Amino acid sequence: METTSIQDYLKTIFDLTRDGETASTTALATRLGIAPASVTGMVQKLAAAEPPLVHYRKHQGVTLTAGGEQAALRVIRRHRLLETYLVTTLGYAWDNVHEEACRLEHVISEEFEAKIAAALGNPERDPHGDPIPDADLRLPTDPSTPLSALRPGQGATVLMVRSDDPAFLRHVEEIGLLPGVELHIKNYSHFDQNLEVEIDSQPARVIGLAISCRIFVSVH
Amino acid sequence: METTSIQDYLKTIFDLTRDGETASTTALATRLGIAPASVTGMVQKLAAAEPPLVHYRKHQGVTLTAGGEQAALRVIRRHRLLETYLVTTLGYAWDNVHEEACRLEHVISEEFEAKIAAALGNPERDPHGDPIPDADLRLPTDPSTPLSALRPGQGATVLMVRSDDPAFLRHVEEIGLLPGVELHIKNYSHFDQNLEVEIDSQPARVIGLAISCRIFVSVH
DNA sequence: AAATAAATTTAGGTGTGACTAAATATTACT
DNA sequence: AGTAATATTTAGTCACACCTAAATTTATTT
Repeated sequence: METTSIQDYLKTIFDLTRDGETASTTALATRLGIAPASVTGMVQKLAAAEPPLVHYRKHQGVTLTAGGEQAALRVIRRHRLLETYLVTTLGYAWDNVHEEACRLEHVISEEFEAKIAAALGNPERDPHGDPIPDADLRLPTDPSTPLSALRPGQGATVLMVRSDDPAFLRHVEEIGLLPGVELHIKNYSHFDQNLEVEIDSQPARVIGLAISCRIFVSVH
Repeated sequence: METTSIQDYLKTIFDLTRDGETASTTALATRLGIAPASVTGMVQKLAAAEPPLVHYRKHQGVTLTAGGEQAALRVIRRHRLLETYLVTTLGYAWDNVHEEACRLEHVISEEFEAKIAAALGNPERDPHGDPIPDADLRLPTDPSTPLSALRPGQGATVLMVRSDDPAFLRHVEEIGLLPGVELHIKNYSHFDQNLEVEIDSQPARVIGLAISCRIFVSVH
């Protein structure tokens, strides 16, 4: 049975292995807010499941099997559709939808998923700009660059903001770095890795690495 | 902590004690699809909770405390708002919403509850005609009569259909006994307890007790 | 290369909410 | 009233998903 807990593991493993690396026990434990020993136990269970949901060798971290990835993508699709629905249709604030979506994603039916997808016109991105897997769980690979990689003279469009923290999201909103917004890099200090960024033709602002590494853009 | 399981017990006890009786272990076990021994265990836990959620004396069944009733009404409000939302806004069929609402009712936030209530204009009844507790959890007491209690010559308006079974609900819909519909009793056979009912000025139909005891009406 | 530090796993334990089987209390029947 | 039937409870187990503490493996220093 694919429990809420299992779905949370799969979703997190998907996220941690996006870069091609394996997901370590500690990284999973931190992200899930669970003791490392508990993660080992669950990971062994996922690897022993029939069909197996993860590849696992002791001390080597885990990756998703094809089946595990499908299951993860299903949950991710639901999560992102829910976030979109909450903002677009129910009038939630964008900084506030993550928690609600995290609870709903485990209980909605296939019908519910289809109904909200249709109501939204099969959106391709959620309010934070994350791509939404389509009904066949295909996830568009988009060539996005972290804002932190840009240098003076470059222009770009904000694609997504990678954070679930309401306070962080509110701050980003206040700065105006929302998906779709145009920006230009005015200056860069390689000592403190601050960027001076002109956002939406407003006066330039200084953006620290803690923010710029969580904003993904498409370079012009 | 008020778990999903506890909320299901409270909701069911509320339902079984609506007539002023106590809820028996067996009745709860049947309704919840759980072994009677398991019900005893849970009921003792609910009675020992601080504050207690049920009144319980061995072999005497249970009733809700004031606290238990509040908790039950909160879940019932969410359930009925959800059913209404699924039908009205997402286009679900009315026979199909119970199961989905049963899963969602345990995970939605206060904000979600408020948002859908507002979107629906604070409805007073769900698609089956059940009254929805208001935001302060007050449940209007409506003087409804089972259709089975009517006799020839009486006219009435359908108030609600008490069933969660999709097949039953589809049948009731086909007959046309939906909330709001007008009916007149043409005949009664007290051997088989069948009623001949003219529904919405259509040719009269024979309705058995299995159906008529689940339809509640307001008599003219 | 050995010693230390960090990450991971094993071992053993907990609470929740179910289960079955057996014991006991209540109710119904003759 | 006494017995049989039914309802309820007790006793003992189980799976799940977590925990802590201790042992082990891997990685990093010196």
